[in-house]
Amino acid sequence: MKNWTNDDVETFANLARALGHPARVQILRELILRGECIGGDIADTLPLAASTVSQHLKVLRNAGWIQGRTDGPRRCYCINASSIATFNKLVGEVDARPDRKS
Amino acid sequence: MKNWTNDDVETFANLARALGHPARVQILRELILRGECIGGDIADTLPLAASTVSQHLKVLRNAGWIQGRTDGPRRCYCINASSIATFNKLVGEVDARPDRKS
DNA sequence: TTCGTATATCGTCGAAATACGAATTTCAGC
DNA sequence: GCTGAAATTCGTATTTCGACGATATACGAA
Repeated sequence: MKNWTNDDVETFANLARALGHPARVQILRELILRGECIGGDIADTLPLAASTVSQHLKVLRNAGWIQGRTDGPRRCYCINASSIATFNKLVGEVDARPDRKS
Repeated sequence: MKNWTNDDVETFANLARALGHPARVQILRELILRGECIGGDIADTLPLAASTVSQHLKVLRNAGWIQGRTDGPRRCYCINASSIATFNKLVGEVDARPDRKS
């Protein structure tokens, strides 16, 4: 595991916190499954009010997990691939081989 | 990406939420760096009161990230490798290849 | 047993998260 | 311009989090 800067730690914690709610995990999964873009049908897949879903989308957006672009009166979201890459990379560095020496 | 059960989603969100704080990321990193066991020197590496660190350790313990065993008057913590494995596995399934088709 | 160290738990507080409905914004179409 | 659909923001209530100091617990050593 490489040395992490304080920024690395912050970045990782922020990305992780954004995933720390089942609804947001679902949203992210839904976006990955459906592809690059989705309107508020996401809300239909969740037992939550539209305004609540909108807030969860905002959290994911602020954390950098997703991006949204305007598409007429609706909004089209897609995964931000680089966030996933960053996250996977950091997680990979938290690999715990039981036989590692330090 | 495989289908996830609701339990998968919950499990993932719980593990992620436990990582959603810089102090806990640091603790986990410290445990990985130092090896299997560490007393409350962890607290010395953080700018937090001992009781606060203890609470963070509890969160990590409840989430399954770490285990502690009693060692005289102190306590020895170590990473729970299976949690990391689970987390890495789930994260791996959230892989977003930009050229995936659905 | 008594003392000191190491941890954990308790009680409290302000801050942040979560959820909802209502109000507002945005934009296509008439 | 006005209307309706989609989405966000606002206001509010409730819950959970994060931090601390004080207290309690566990245990080795004196």
